Amino acid sequence: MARPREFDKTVALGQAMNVFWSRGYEATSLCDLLCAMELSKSSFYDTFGSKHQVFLDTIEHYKNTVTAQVSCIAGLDAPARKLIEGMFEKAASRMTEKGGQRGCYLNNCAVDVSLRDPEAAKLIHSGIAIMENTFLSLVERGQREGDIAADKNALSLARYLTSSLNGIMVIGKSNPDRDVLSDIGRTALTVLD
Amino acid sequence: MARPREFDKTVALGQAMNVFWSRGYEATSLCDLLCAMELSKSSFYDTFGSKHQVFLDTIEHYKNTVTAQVSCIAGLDAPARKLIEGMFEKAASRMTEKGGQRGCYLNNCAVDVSLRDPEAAKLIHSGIAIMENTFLSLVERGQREGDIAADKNALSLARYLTSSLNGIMVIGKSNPDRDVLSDIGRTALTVLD
DNA sequence: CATATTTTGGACCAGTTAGTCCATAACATT
DNA sequence: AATGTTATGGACTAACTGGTCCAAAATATG
Repeated sequence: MARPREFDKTVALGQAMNVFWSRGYEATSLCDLLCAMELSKSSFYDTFGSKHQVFLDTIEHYKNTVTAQVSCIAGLDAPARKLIEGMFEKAASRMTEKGGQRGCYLNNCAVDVSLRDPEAAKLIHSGIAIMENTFLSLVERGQREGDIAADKNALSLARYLTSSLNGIMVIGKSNPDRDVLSDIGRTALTVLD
Repeated sequence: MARPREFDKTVALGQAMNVFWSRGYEATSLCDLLCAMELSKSSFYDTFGSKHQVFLDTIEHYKNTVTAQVSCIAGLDAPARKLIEGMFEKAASRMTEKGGQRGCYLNNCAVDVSLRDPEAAKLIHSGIAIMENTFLSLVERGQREGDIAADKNALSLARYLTSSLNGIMVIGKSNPDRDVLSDIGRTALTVLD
């Protein structure tokens, strides 16, 4: 019956990502995916090949959407330090919203899968690298703007910020307390002084 | 045949923990567990009840062994700050050892399961609290010893350190590079200055 | 040696897993 | 309206899931 509605592969991938994001790879059944993607089993295998392939595709999809979106922040017209602070504050508050406790997709995938799935691990790593680069350009700008200690190594700070943000989201998983999380964030950012 | 060797429930739990630690909850099959625990299916269900119960038991087991062991560090006769630095350095180096890339069990479980398993989430949270308390007493001692900024809130620092350590281990999952990880650790600890 | 206890292997269960395949049905094009 | 394309539902695998059960075997105790 030739696709009843116009079919958007990207949208379907987004739905698949959401399921993996909430449940993890192993805990997600094919059935869960088909429901979320509003796809028949036949079309699923026809279009995407396999569960594992879809999984890899969702990581790529994440890089193309969420991560890319985050890296846009670096271009915004505001003091870099303020942007960084905003990112940490937003992470803390999102962890306490209804659907937000899922944390960071790359983070989850890294923990869930990277030991057993080198192919995925590679994609995850490259996603995290984008994050790191975003922080790097923000740090360098912040140093030029005078809001971030200029004597500190920018790359070290960028890596540190990436790690810190992940840490906050892990803690938020078992303790989604906004005050605690944003306190951690504020403490973390004193490194920039 | 009445237990061929003396049977140690604690040892078996440790083996189960190792499997869950490496593979995660869903990806671990009953078969994996039976192999690791060197137990027959019948004995397994007789002694432990269910896969899920064993899982909960392993989290408790982790608290009684690893976490408890870590909290012993707080009592060692060395400057508190040095002990903290040692913990971060050790975490970084362990992530790059052969079997060490598993990271922190509580961390993994939190990401893997805490959204779908409130019972586990509670145990995980209490385990992380032990970690936090260890850091708290170390920070307070460090402040008394003059190695940690005394004007900063000790609880905030303790939470921050817990979060940071977790962050490092998440990063290590997809990028087990010792230099990078220990650089992040060193950067993180400048907060204590 | 006999008895009571305990652990075991293996048969068995019902449900689920990811994945294949094809005849049918729905659409788009001519 | 006829044709060609394309997606679909559903039947079908074969393997595996966690879990139950029991008769047999091995031990410990008497």
